[in-house]
Amino acid sequence: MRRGGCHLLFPRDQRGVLFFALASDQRLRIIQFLKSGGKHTYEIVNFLRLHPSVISRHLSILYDVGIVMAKRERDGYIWSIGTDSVFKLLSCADEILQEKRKEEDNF
Amino acid sequence: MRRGGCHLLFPRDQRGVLFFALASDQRLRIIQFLKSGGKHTYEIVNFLRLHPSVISRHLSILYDVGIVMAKRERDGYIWSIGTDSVFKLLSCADEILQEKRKEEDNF
DNA sequence: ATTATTATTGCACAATTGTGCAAAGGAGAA
DNA sequence: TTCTCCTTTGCACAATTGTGCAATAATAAT
Repeated sequence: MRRGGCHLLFPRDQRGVLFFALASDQRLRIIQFLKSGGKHTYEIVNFLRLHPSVISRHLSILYDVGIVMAKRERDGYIWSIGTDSVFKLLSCADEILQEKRKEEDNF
Repeated sequence: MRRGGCHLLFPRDQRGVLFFALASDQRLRIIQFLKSGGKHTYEIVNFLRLHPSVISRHLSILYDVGIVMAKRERDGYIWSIGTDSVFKLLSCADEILQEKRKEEDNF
């Protein structure tokens, strides 16, 4: 499972890499999809309808920062959310957006 | 304070925009800089040593998603962190990265 | 070892983003 | 209003990123 490839050519702060991983609609959709439990690679491919190589790179980016984890199965990998902190982070994100909207309503 | 310009040409999920705003070393440095309290625009310019127009765009991106807020002063704006949820979000990010490292040490 | 299946990488191209200069656009003071 | 200051936008260019195809690598089973 030789993960950790050289996707990011641009050197970045570690936090920057994490947020970069989250700054993609496709990758956010993968995360959303995994919320309901572990999924096979081919399920993700079918869900996003992108080339397997593209899915591979997206998952690799998410894996490298710990957002998702992988478990070997007979015929491929099962992907799931790496840690509950991911859910906490998403909640914080929603909080920020919500407060922003609330503030805008005051004007 | 006509904020809310069209920086992002690429349509994105609202969360995606938030994470995109954070997926930049320069913008993360601004956030770090603002942790110690509100700062004048020119202070940020001096800190990052980028063209004022570039700073303006970075701040605008952070402002649009509620990460920073602005207050008018005699000679410009004072910028500060929009909500404490930003700090919580950064903590969650660090947690994820930390757990990832811990897991890697086990192999 | 060979085979079948799945995952990853090299490459190329399109699209998006970051940056700086110059010009235009506000906000407040005189 | 006019002036001066700071901020923002238009434009152009360099750099980074997303995507898909084809080829290679890896894994498990035969």
